[in-house]
Parts: sequence; C-alpha cells; structure tokens
Amino acid sequence: MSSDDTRGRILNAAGEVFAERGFRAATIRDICHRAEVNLASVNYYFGDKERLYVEAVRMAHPGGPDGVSVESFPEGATPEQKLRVFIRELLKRLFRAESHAWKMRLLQREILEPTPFCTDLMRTYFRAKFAQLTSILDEVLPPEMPEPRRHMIAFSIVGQCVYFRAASRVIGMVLDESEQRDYHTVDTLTDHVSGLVLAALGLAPPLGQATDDDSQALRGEREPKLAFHKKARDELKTVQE
Amino acid sequence: MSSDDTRGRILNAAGEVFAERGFRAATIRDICHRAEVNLASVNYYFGDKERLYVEAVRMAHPGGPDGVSVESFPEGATPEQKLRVFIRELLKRLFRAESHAWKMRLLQREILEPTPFCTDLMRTYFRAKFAQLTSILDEVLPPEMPEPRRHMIAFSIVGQCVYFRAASRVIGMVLDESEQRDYHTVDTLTDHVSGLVLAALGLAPPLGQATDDDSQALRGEREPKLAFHKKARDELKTVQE
DNA sequence: AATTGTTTTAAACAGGTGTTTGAAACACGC
DNA sequence: GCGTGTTTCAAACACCTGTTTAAAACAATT
Repeated sequence: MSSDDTRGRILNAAGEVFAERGFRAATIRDICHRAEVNLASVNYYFGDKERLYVEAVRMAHPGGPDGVSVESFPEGATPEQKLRVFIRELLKRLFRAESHAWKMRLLQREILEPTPFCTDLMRTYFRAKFAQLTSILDEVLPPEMPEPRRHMIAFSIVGQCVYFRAASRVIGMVLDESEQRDYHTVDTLTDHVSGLVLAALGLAPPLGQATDDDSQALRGEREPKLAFHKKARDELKTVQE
Repeated sequence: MSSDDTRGRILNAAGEVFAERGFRAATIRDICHRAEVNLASVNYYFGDKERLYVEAVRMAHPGGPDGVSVESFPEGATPEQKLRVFIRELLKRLFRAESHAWKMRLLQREILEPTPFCTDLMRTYFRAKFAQLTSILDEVLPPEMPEPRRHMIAFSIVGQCVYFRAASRVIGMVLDESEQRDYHTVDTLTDHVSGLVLAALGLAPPLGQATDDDSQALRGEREPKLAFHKKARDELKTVQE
C-alpha cells in the first residue's frame, strides 16, 4: 500500500472529523482510527495537528488546493438564470451526500467559526465567490444602488443557502420528516431562494403566485411580467441610446 | 459572598465559554478561572459538565429557564410592522454587545451545531419562535399558499439574520471595516432583511428604490403601493364579507 | 463555646490528548 | 546478500481534562 494512499486516507478522515467536530474537539486518535493508520502517521506525514488541519481546509476548497473554481454559465444565459445556477451550485455543494461532503461542511465551519490558521485561505476563497455573485447582481441591479446594499443582498443570498444546510437538524425539530425531505431538496431550495430574491428585486412575480408559474418564468420559458424598476432601467437604456 | 452569587458567576462564565467554544472544547478549568472559583465548585453546584451545560442553555432562553418570551407589538400594528419588529428584536438579540451576549450566541451554536443534551429545550424554543413568525406571515400571505412554502419563507428570514451574525468574521474579510460597521447594524439590517422579504412578497417596492422611500413605507409613515396579490386578497375579503 | 450545616479548597486520581522515540518491517538499488 | 531509505509500529512522555476526596474555613443555630 503506497504512502500516497496512506496520506490521502489520513487527509480524508481528518476532513471528515474536523468538519464534524471542529479543530479543537477533533482528536488525532479518532482521525487515525478512522483512517486505519498508526497514531504516529499524522506527525510523520503532516508534522502536527495544525498543519493537518490547514491541509484539510486547502483540500476542501473547490478547485483543489491551488485555486478557486468558478461556475460557468450556459451560453446566452440571462442574469436571472446565472443567479439561479449560482444558487443551485452552492446548494449542491452544501447538500452533497457522497464521500467528499465533508469539504463543504469544513468550509462552512470555517465560515461560521473561523480558526486563526486559515485566514488567508478563507479570505481568498470567500472573496472569489463573492466577486462572482456580486458581478451577477451588478447585471440586474440599478447602477445607482450603492455598493454596500448590493453586498447585503449577496450575503442574504448566501446566508439563506448556508442556513438551510447548517440548521437542518433544528429545522427537523420543527417540520415533520416528510416536509423537510420533500421541500428542502436542492431543486426546491433553488426555486425558493432564487424566486424570493428575484421577486425582491422586481424581476419575478411576488411569492404566492402559482409554483409552476414561478418555475416557468425562472427557467426562461416565459417572460416574467415586467416589474417597475426593470422597466425604468430599460427606458433609461433607450434614452441613453 | 453568598452561594447564589458563586453559582451565578459560574453559570455566566460557563455560558460565555460554551458560547465561544462549544460543549466539548470548553473546559471546566477555563470556566472556573473566568468565574474565579475553585475547580470543584462546578461539581458541587451542578453535578458535572453536562448538567452545567444544560443549565446554561436553559438560562440562555429568552424568558429565562421557565418559558419563551414572545415579542409584543404596538397596538394596531400592521402585519408588515409586526414582521419588522420581529426581525429587529431577533437581530437585537443576535448582535447585543453587553454582558449577556453569550445567551443568544449559545442558542445560535445549539441551532447550528446541536448537542444531544438540549434537544427538548431547543425544540420547544424554536417551535415557539417559529410559530410566532409563521402567524405573522399568515397575515400577509395568500391563504392558498401551501404551508411548506410559508415555512421556507420563515426560515429564509431567520437564516439571513443568523447568518449576518454568525458569519460576521468572514464578512469582515470581504468588506472593509467601515462598511461592515456602518451597514451591518441592527437598524440597517432590519431595513434590509424586512425590505427584501416584503418586496419578495409584493408588499413593498422592489429593492433598488430610494432608501428613505423604503424606510418611510416600512415605518408606516406612508402607505406602500399595493402589490398585486395583496390587492387580490383584499378583494377576496370584500367578497367574503 | 459547641455543634451542625454549607461552602471552599488543595490535592489527587483516572483517563484522554498531541507529540516523540527507537525499532521493526518493508521496498529498492547495487 | 547487503546497504540504504521509507514507512509503520508500540510504547512512552508530558500535559490536559473531568471528577472525586478529605479537610479547612465559614456561617448559623443552640
């Protein structure tokens, strides 16, 4: 069994345990037990617990340890569709169930409870994702909206997605099991979060319209009714032309 | 120095340390150091670490250990105003800075990372707050909207509030200090979250209108323009009368 | 002053923790 | 087969942790 395999197993186990418990409450013994390696292996391959943690957080970043992956959009996607894709991809990563689910959970833990070890890593990651989201919002928001307010809209979008995942056990205390299973899927949450935000921006009808009406509009199958400021923006564009 | 005072100092210190670090990473020695009491005092007054934790979580609940406090609203408040008050009070508790700030942070930690010790407590608390929020939403949402979708709106509201607080250190990595200080106050976040949600529901103009226009409308100083489904609901009420 | 009950204390205990160490086992090249 | 380097291992170490203990200090009552 190659040493790369041992090192990888340690990293994977560490990622899972750090994601579940946090840096301090996670133990080297538990990690080694889960990886089925000797206790000393962590120090042999990584040096100490802190370096192991930093390496796990680096591995957790989308695009791996060298950079940030950014969603690409279908050719000719409207800004509304881009926003929907962004939200859907974020939710997919948050809710993924296969063996690398710990990656997003570890990043989420570093967002909600940062350690001092990964500040640069997290700043780089968060800024890149944030820049992408705000560039999508810039396509739909009136240019005269101040930047801080655009940022608050961006945080509201991310906050909803993260919260539905991070608080899922408490949400399970309020809702019955079938409601959470059926309504808190990636698809329904994508519809909900993007529908809510687009309605708030006047780019979709208010919540409370028929569900399939929303879905059709958001999927670009039928133009949503013009809301007031989009109409005003289009009229401004006509004047500028 | 009375024993009540010693017991209270231990509880307060424990609340702070548990809120900062979580149950497992918090230590009895650190708690006793902060409370300036002997190490054995915890076992003398509370029995063990777990019972101390449960007691701290009980103390953290608004309304104290016996019940859940519920916001009261000004006489004749519209549903929109009630929603705004609910959001504001939630944000005030999340962002409070005085010595009992640990209470909401401990509850927030139990929401985002539940322990098995407080499941009944948290279920009771969360359900009570949730019931209040959904009863406000019931006043503004069309009666034909399915309950699961109302619940999702409620979680979106709470999620934004909790996220702005829980992720404040990471948000600080993206925004410059003055932007976060000036725009992420209880007042501005109340305007933002309630404005976004009410706009999404068609009960306020879309985001992107002039700021003071929003604030005036939301403070009840001037009627917001009727949105489509509120008008429909009022017409339905007329028919039913 | 004596007795009783409560509170506080220092010290110890058993178990857990991250790290280190020297040796054994293994792999590879000559 | 030998020498060298890599990997794995059991054991130990120093320190941390929650809990317990017996005694001292304190407070209240008679």
